[in-house]
Amino acid sequence: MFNKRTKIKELLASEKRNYEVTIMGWVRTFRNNQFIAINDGSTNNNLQIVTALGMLDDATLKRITTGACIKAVGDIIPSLGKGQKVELKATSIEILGDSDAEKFPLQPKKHSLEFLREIAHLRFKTNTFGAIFRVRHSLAFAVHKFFNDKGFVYLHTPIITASDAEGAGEMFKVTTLPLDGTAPKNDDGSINFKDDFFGRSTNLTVSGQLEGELAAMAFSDIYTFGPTFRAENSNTTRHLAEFWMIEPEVAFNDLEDNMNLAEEFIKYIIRYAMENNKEDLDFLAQRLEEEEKLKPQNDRSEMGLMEKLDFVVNNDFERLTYTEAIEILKESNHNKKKKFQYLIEGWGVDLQSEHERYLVEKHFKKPVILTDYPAAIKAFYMRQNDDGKTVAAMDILAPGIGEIVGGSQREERLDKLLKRMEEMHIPAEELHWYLDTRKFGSCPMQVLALALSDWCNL
RNA sequence: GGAUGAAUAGCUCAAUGGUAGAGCUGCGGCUUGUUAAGCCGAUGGUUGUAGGUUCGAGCCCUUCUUCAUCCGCCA
Repeated sequence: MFNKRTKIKELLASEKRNYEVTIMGWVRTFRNNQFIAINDGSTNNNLQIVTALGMLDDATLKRITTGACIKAVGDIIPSLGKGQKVELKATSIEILGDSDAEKFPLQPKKHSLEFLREIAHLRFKTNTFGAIFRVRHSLAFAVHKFFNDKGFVYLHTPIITASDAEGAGEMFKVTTLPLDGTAPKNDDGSINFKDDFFGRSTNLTVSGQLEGELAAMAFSDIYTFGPTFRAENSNTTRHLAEFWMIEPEVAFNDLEDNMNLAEEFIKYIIRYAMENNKEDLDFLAQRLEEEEKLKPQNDRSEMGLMEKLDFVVNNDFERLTYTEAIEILKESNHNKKKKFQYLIEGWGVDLQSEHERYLVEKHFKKPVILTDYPAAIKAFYMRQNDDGKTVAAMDILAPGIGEIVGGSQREERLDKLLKRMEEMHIPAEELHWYLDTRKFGSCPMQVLALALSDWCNL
């Protein structure tokens, strides 16, 4: 019987009228003992079910409460009211699952995100989380579609890994050894992992990019898209212990190709969500706008959600070097009037979010790609430039956030790579498998890394 | 990890050191083409925790906990 169900999304999108459907979903509100707003998660919009007065007995009527799961059968007709095009004139209503109104925490009104976090197990039932996760789904699907259409191979890199030399952050330990102090120890008192599940110390991955490179050296074009874990005690909206990261690796590309791919990719997935989740995005934009209004004037964001998305999709990204950016920042009135919390003194310092946002929002008024960063502030595997002090790295800067994508051309020359690793005190023996790729058919290549969760913050 | 701020009814918030209130939800009733329905009514509290100052503490001081914002780390 369940397979006869019609999804509310299909029903609302259709021009068809005067036909019988079966609807199943959860009650959002019950107005006037007569009008049920029901949602089944297929869309942010509710369907209005109309019950004739006297059609339901008092006992059933009382069970139609916010949160209750119901089945409704009836005819789709043009709505007699003003708020919706169609409504379901019910011929029967069945309660599938009761929801005690005195105990159900969700009320037919707006809740704060703080409160929703406390009832995290129920928050998918809200408009806000419904919209967020439908958008997130679209972005994830668009990622796969984008790369598949370009002939990339989707690679699953290990989640549990013994590789720990990437320096990307603190790691979560994975072990089956007892934690009560009885784990086997070496002579020096350290834990002996020979008896552990994998026979050695293992962690959750902080990045699959080095493994991704191995595959790119065979398939040419690959991407990873999977969970990543960082055990850092970070306390910002941009840092999670668990997030999904997208890392394309492309052989035979240089930094220029890298930038082109990244710009095309970003615009593609945003455009995809804008086309497929307009109602969800409109709802989120409206909710964000309401919250902005509560903030003091100075703290308000200059752009709304849709403006930010248009800003990224409709502008050619400005490309310049780190060195040029430092000059612009140093000479800016913002810097001279000491409005930056961290003033730009000279070449070599890492940029703060405030500097990145100044370049994007104030100076260029378009997304910005910075290239050729000082080697000292970037990772060992990035390709060293001929000037001897910069590397072929690039960061894409977005409005309101700052860095949203980081990428680089890889150092394909074994001697230079080894020298760099030595300077940064990275033991070559732990990365023998990585170094092998530079020995057997090395080639120019590039990589990007970006986190899906960041996009959900936009 | 650092700085700042916050914690009062189920939710969102008020309350000069002097009797803890409102709106909404939920509950009872009325109404019935409503749009977070409307009208009436009764409920609802050890003011995050543990101490201290005071005749008297939601308010002042100290401890702890949790959360938020910014910074750091990073994606």
